[in-house]
Amino acid sequence: MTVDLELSPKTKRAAGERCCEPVVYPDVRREQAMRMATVARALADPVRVQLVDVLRRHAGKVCVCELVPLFDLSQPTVSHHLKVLREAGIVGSERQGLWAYYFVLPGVLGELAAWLQ
Amino acid sequence: MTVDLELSPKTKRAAGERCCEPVVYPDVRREQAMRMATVARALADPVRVQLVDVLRRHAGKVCVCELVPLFDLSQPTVSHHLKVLREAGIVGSERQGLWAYYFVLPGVLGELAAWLQ
DNA sequence: GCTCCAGATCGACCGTCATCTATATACAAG
DNA sequence: CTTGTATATAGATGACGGTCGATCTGGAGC
Repeated sequence: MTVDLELSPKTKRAAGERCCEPVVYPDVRREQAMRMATVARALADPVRVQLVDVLRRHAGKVCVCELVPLFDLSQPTVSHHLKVLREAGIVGSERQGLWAYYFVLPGVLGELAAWLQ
Repeated sequence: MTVDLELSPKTKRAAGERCCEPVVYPDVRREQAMRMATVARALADPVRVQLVDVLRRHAGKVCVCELVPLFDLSQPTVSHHLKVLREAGIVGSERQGLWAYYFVLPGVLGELAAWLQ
């Protein structure tokens, strides 16, 4: 008996068929993709994820002097990670005298979350 | 007149006070932070964000031969990006003859989205 | 003025990553 | 079995990123 098999790829191609529906990709998406990738890159390190986690859980401004001892890292390294998060727009900072306080700016993370859904 | 000013940092420290409430950080969060960072690292490149975007918008399996011409990149480079997404558990793949089809596995992205909220 | 301290920045080191070309693999067609 | 085609892998290379020690900055207290 003859079965209604799918055409083999080469036969498809020979017949001008395609392996799947053509995918259109508007250039408008590129800049959004770059924004999402920038935010994701800022979250691409466990230390920064934990920093964001602490800042969000604390729901207020947290002093750097409290953040540094949470990790087995030097103070410059923690400062570097905070800078990466700040430059990505994920957190903001504020100085009061000698202390510096960091806090989460929910806008950017919200945009990434919205894209993920 | 005497104003009720905040104590200066040094005075606080001398008095045994702290610059902010101490932050407790349970170690349980570390492994979750590493998972989130791993997923974020997989999304830390605009090409991979666009790949996920296309696969999700298409809502089905998409052939690699359709994905490659969307970018100004060599076929091995696109294949590399797809491998990164696959190893992060973000997408799955399936071969049919010469063609390979990729599709989004929503679980991992959902976990990241849930953490972001 | 000088000293001390919290935090940021600098410069260097080293591992990881994105990209390419070249090659391998696996399958289909003749 | 040989040829062609769609992906995957390997190896090389240049760029980027995390980390540190050393240093700079600027505010506080004397």
